[in-house]
Amino acid sequence: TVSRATLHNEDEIKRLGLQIGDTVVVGRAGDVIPDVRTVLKDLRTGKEKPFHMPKKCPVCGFVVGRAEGEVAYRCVNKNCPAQKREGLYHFVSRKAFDIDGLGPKIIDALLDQGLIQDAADLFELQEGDLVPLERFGEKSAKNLIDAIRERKQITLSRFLYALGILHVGEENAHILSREIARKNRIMNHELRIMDIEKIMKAYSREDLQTIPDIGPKVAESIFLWFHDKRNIIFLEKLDKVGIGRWVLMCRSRFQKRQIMW
DNA sequence: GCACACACGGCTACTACCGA
DNA sequence: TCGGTAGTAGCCGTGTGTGC
Repeated sequence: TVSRATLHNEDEIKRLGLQIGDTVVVGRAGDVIPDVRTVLKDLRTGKEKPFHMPKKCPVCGFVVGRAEGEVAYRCVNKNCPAQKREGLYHFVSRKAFDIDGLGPKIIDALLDQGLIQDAADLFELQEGDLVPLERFGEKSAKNLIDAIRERKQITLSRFLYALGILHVGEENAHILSREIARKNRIMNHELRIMDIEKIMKAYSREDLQTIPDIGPKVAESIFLWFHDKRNIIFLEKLDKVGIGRWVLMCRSRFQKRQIMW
């Protein structure tokens, strides 16, 4: 049973001629993905209203904008609480830090209770901080703290993916991690987050585009991320709580070594 | 022990990006 | 310009832990 179908694409809404209050035909695209197929204009009552994309972010009130050539509208406020929240969901997600037992609801509770401000704060939580939360017993608290501690050391590509850089998903994160490893040729030397910052800051937009599979859009996105002061402060905070510390190793003919990306 | 809440995993389509 | 592919998003069934 499909209970809801969402449509975020303004162009698609215009193409369908969809208005608020319309009756629509919903299909199943594939197995479960709900798909708005057509609008039943014959069933209109006259009470329908045209849809307009909000001009302001419903959470922080800042202007929302649409980049040229893109479908998505984004809030321009880099400190938007909703973006921060979504960034945290992404940070702990499966392909990123993969923190077992930490989902959106618990993140919401931690943020709402002021127990965390950003992802780095997660690593300083104690069991006692969690027990007062609703539906959080001692076992849950212990499991979650253990899960967070276990994930202090993750692969470099997972770490880069977790940062939530626009257009940098699992694959591009892997490409970047290989590039960082290539730049940092000193084997068995501990690589810290701040080393990564230095390496990435040294790249110009053009340099980034020379990396295979990295085009202008992705390069621009990576460049801007590593030149944003807020992101650098976040990296410093992650470094302080002990995230990272990668040792780049290679597989040589004589020694069987593990590759840490 | 049961009902409930939440997280996870798997699936698929659409959109955007990249390289040839 | 086009084909291949990565990134993103939402749904549902299932498993786990909590509170009563």
